[in-house]
Amino acid sequence: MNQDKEIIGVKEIARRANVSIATVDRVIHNRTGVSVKTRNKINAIIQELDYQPNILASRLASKKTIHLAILIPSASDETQFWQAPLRGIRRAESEIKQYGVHIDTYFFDLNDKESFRKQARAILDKKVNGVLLSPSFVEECTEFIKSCNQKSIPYVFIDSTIPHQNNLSYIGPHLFQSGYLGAQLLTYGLKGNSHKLLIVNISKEVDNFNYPQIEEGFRSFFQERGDSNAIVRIDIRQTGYASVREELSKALQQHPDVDALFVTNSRVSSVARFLESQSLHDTLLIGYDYLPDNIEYLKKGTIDFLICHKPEEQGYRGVMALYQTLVFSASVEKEYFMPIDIVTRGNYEYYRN
Amino acid sequence: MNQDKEIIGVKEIARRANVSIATVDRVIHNRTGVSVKTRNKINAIIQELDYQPNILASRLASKKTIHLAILIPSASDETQFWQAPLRGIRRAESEIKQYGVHIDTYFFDLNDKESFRKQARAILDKKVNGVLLSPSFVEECTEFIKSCNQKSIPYVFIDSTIPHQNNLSYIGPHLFQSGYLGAQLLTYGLKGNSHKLLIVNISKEVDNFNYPQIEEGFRSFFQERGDSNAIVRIDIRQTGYASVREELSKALQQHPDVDALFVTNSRVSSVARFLESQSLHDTLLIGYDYLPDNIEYLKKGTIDFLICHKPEEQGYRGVMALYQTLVFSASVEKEYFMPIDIVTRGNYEYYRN
DNA sequence: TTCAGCTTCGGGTACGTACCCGAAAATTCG
DNA sequence: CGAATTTTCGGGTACGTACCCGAAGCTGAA
Repeated sequence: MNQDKEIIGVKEIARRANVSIATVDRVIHNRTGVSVKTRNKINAIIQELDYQPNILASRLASKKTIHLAILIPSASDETQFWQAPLRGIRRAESEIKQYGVHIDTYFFDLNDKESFRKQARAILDKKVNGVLLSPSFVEECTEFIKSCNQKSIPYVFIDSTIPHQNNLSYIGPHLFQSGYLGAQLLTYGLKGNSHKLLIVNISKEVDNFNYPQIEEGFRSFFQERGDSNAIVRIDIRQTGYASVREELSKALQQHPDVDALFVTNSRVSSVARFLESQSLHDTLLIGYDYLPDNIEYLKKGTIDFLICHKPEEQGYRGVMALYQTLVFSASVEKEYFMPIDIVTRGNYEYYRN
Repeated sequence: MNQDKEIIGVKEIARRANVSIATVDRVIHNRTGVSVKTRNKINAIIQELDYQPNILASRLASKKTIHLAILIPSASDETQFWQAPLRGIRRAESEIKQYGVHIDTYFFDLNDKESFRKQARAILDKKVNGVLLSPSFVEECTEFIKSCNQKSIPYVFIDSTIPHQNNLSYIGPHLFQSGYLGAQLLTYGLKGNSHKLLIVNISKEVDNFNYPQIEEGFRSFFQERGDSNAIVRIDIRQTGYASVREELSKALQQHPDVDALFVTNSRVSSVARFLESQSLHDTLLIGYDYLPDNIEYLKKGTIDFLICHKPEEQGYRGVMALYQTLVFSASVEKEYFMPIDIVTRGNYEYYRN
C-alpha cells in the first residue's frame, strides 16, 4: 500500500555529506585517500540510511572478474557421489557468471594423494580469488591451505572438514548427529533392546576424520538409552564388490545373529547386493546418499533408509558463500550444517539433493 | 583457461546491421516502428550471434517496477504454519526488490471465506503483474482466478492446489505420496501386520481437496501390502484443545486397542498433549509440520515423526517463479512438488524449512 | 508543387556504481 | 618561507540497455 522508504544510493549519501560520489565510493570500498573525519561522517550516514548498494549497477560498472577454483574428487564408477556437488557448483556458476564470476574446476583422484597435490599446485599457480574444496587428504590439504592463508585467498570446505583451520566456512553434515539418527532409525524398526548390530565401513582411507564421528554418534544413541545391544564393527579396505562379499561373509559367519547393518558411507549398495544374494530380506539396512544404485535397493526394500546431506546444495552453497564474501564482503557462517535427510521408499521420488 | 566467446551486446548487433542501437532495441522488444526488412535482418543477426541480453543492464535501465500480490492466510495462534511461507516470501522479496520488484501482502482469515473475497477484490483493484496465493477456499478462489485469467495476470498456487486451472505453477506437496509415507513410517515402527490405526483430522474446513488425498495415500499403502489393519478415522471440527480432548477420549473409549495415530495436519501437538495426559507413551504418533509446539513433543518422544513439506521454500519459490516469468519470460514447471521430509528426534536440530 | 500525416530511424540521456585523472589542499622538507 | 610531496577530493566517463524526442523520408491530397 504505502511505498515504504525511497531507495537511496551513493548520490544521496554524497549530497548529505557534502562530498562527491567518488569519495563516498572510496569509503564504501575501504579504499585509501579519505580523511578520517570525512570517512566517519560518511559511514555514519551510510549506517543511518541503511544503505544497500545496487548490485546490478555495481557489477555492471565493475570490470574485474572474480576467479574461483574448485578442488574436488572426480566422480568415479565406484561412487558417483561427487556428481551431485558438481551439479550444484554448475548451477551456481550459471547463476552468477553474468555477474562476472569465472569458475575453474580441478579434479583429483580419491585413490591418489599425489593427484591432489598436483591440482592444488596448479591452482596456486593461477591467480585465484577463492577456493572451494573437499579436504579429503588431511596432510596434503593442510599444506595447501597454508599457501592460501599466506596469499589471503579465502577457502571453503564442503562435505568434510579439518578442525581449527582458517577456512571461511564449512558446509556439510554434522556427522555425529548423523550417526545418532542412524541409530534412532534402526531402533525404531527393532522391537526390544538387545540386538546385534553391525557397523560396516568400506573405505580405503584410514586417517579420516569422518567415520569415527559417525560411529561415535551411532554408539552414543544406545549409550544414552542404556541398551544392551552388541555392536560389532568391520572395516573393508578394498572397495570392490568381491572384497565386500568376502568380508561380509566372514563377518556374518562369525555373527550369524545380526539384526541390522549400518553402513557409514555411500557404498551401501554393495552391502545390499550381498544381502540380497544371501536372501537376507529381514535384516535392516541403513546407509548413505541418494545414488542411483542405492535407490534401486531402496525401492526393492533391501535398503530401509538412506541418510543424505544434500550434496548438490553443498556445492551450490559453497560457491555462493565465496561469491557473497568476495563481491559483497558479506559475512558467512563458519559452520553451516546441512540437514540430515531421511530418504526411504515412501519419499525418494520427491527428494531434492 | 580459454576465455570462450566474446560477450556481444546490442552495440555489436547494431554495427553489423548498419542501424542504431535504438532500432535493435525496438526489435528485441517487439516494439513498432521498424520496417519488416530491417526487422528481419536484425533478427537474423540476433539468431546468428545467439545474443543473450545483459540482465543487469536491462533491469538497471528499465524504470518500470513489477508489482506482485501475495494472498495467504494469516498465521494464527491456532497454527503458526503460515509464518514459514511468509518468511520465504520476505526472503525472496529482499533478494529481488533491488531488481525493481515490489511485493504487497494480503492476509485472509482461514475461518472466514468473506475475508478471502474481500482481499481478492482489493488485489484486483490495484494494478498487479502477478499473484501468489493459497487456494484455501475452492469456490472463492475459482472466482478470483477467473478475473486473473481475463486480465492475463499470472498466478501461482502454493501449499495446496485446485486441479485443471490455468495457474502458472503449483508449488507444494504431493499429498497422496505424503500420506503413503506416513503409513510406511508407522508400519516400520509396528511389528506384525494387524494393528488398529487411527486417522485424526482436525479442521473446520470440510470441502477441502487436501485431506482426502492424504488419507487415500495412507490407506493405499496398506492395500498394496494386503495388510489386515483396522483403520478408523475421526473428524474433529472444532480446533481448540477442549474439543480435541473430548473427541479423542470418545474415540479411544470406543477403540481402546489403538496402536498408532496419524494426524493429517499440523495440529498434531494437540493430540500429543492429550496422549501425554493419558500417559499413552507407547502409542505411535505421526503428524505434520515443523512448528515449535510439535517440536517440543518430538523431543519428548510423544510425537515419533513429523512430515514436512518445506513451507518456507514454498513461499520463496512461489515468488521466484513469478519473478522469473515476468522478468525473463522464463518457463516454469507447472507442478513443482516439494520434498516430503521426515523430521524426528535425531535430525530436527538441523532441519531447514 | 506544397504541406500535412505517417512511417522509420538515430541521437542522446538516464539507470547507479566503479574508477581514472587531475586539481586543490595539507603536509613535509630543505 | 618556498618548493616538493603527499593527502584528500571532485569531475567525468564507462558499463549495456531502455526509452524519449525529434529528424528524416515517404505518401497522398489539394
